[in-house]
Amino acid sequence: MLRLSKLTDYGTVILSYIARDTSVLHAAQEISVATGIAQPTVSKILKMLAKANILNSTRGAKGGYALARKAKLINVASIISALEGPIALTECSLTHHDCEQATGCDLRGNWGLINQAINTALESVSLADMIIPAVKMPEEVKIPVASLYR
Amino acid sequence: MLRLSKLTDYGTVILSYIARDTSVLHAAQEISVATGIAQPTVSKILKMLAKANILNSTRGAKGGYALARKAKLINVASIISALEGPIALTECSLTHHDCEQATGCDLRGNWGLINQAINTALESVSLADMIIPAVKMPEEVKIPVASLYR
DNA sequence: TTTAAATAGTACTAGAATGGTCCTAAATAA
DNA sequence: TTATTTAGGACCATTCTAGTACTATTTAAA
Repeated sequence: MLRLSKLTDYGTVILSYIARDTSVLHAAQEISVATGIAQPTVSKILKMLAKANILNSTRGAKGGYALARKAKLINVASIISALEGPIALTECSLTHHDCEQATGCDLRGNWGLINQAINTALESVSLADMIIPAVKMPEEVKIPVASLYR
Repeated sequence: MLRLSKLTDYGTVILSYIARDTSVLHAAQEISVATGIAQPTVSKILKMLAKANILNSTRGAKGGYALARKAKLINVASIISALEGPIALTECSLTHHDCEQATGCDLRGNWGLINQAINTALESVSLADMIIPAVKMPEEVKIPVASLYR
């Protein structure tokens, strides 16, 4: 189904919540209440995002999380790879070694190009774009991949 | 990880094998030998592709499978959705009903657009494109996150 | 007519991945 | 010192995936 995990989905919800008020730190507890996502799950996601330097964390009482940089500089690709690892469609485009089938491996390069196109698409959408109530997307997102082959 | 299932990966290998010689029917057994994919698995994938009208099947002795149309008219998006269902990144972009979080649902529209962009990308690559031996990277394509190929 | 070669369809199982929870340690404000 | 809050794992239940097996049906050819 080419799907994102639920965690990533939650991640964008959480990030967009944080992005809405950048003047204060947001604690996991608070975010849980605001978003309706269970607290342990919220914590888990926040930790992952902090580890990926998308969020900055502050420990201790009155601690919490804040965006590590402006929402405009956080792109969807980085959010996805923070929460589910590298963005790649096929196993093989991750690990090039031991592709037993010659037939198959001709294709790998082309999967690679498709991966890149998708990656580029995801990189060109920022958290700031996500917050904007659903409207038009930046033009660059629509990439005619076939042109890559000519 | 935004990954495709192995079946889809196999699927492209199988389809590309079939596409290389369209003058004869190809039986599951033969394809299994040629590709090194276990025969029951090959059968399973062939059935799915036939059901999705990507392949035509012929029963009985000397039967087998053939492309339902020219390789150029079979796009990657249709292969993926044949083997793993509709292409959609988030659960919610498939089934819009009951999104409890208002916060979240602002985002849905934007995910939808991203989905569309990716879908467009996948639709613009045909099986014929996949067969072309991996072209070198065009200049315009910026190498994405290094982690992609770690 | 019989037999062998194929696909169709479905059911099943083992293993992996995912989602979610919980616990202990460390940091910090009051 | 205490309460609050993140850090980092460990853990489990459930779902999903990959792969296999079995039976029925179709068809070419002997």
